[in-house]
Amino acid sequence: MTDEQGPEVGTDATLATRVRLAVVRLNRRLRAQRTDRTITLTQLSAIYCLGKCGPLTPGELAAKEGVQPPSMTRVIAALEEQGLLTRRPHPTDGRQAVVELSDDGREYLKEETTVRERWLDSQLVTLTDAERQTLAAAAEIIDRISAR
Amino acid sequence: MTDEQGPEVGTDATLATRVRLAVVRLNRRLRAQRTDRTITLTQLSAIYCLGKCGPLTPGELAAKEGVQPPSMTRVIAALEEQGLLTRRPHPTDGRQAVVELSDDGREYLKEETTVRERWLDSQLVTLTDAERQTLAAAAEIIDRISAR
DNA sequence: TATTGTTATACTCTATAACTATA
DNA sequence: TATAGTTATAGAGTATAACAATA
Repeated sequence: MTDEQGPEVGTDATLATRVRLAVVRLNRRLRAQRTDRTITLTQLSAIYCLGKCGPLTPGELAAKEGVQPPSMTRVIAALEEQGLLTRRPHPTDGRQAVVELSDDGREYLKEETTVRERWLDSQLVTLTDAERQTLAAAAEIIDRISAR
Repeated sequence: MTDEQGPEVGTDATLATRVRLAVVRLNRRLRAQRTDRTITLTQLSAIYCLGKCGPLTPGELAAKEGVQPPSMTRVIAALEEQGLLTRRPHPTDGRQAVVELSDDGREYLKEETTVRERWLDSQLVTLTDAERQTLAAAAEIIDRISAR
């Protein structure tokens, strides 16, 4: 055997395979960039969602992020403990709650200059304009797919 | 506050932010597709790497996948237990080992029609040719960035 | 009885630190 | 003493199942 199957498996890979491998690997790199010890990548994603959508119930936030409610419970608890979001009772339904970014949370969202962001930024500046446009378009397509 | 900060935070996001959010979300969806109870996404990535590169030492495989050696130790152990790869002594260095895909592993790589792959495939067929080309180009760019 | 959210629990993925064996 | 790999341990991320409170 040695390497008789050669490298062609990689280059022949379907689009689905190539996209999957790329996403898994970049996700890994992004998570490894965690030098900001307080906010995790998942929490950051929820912050962006709240910043984009405004106040939401935990269930709505879980649905938008594509995770199960218990997973979101933990994210919300961590962000609340760090004072980045507030929780208040739902006006008409005692079972639900409403969470939204606090002033600190909005401040965090604005600054956003985490080390993680800087690493990816530093990679992106080495690309051509056309490559950056490709990534922007791909991000939009991926979001569309992921939301389904 | 309500939603005075509105949705513009999302649309104004930098390219780094948009790419990061897209990658995090698609990664989440892909992991959730795990109905094949035996092979995880990480293991699949290693299988592709071995298929593409041929026999490697554990250290080389870890480096190519961008993970630390202890992480790869576990992936290799899981794949070996499932008979998808074999391990043999390094010909000249008793400290090292050489792992490569078994016949079953190469078979798995060829078939590759996991449910996970099918889900992403089913999403991709709804896109236009131009969109698929964008994703293919983006996957190449992302791999280049992630490898650095 | 159905829905929302939380708690309990478990598994994947990954890391760092400490250890073993070989060079 | 340096290197390759494994073991031990821990934390992030996520899920399902069971539960409590409210509708």
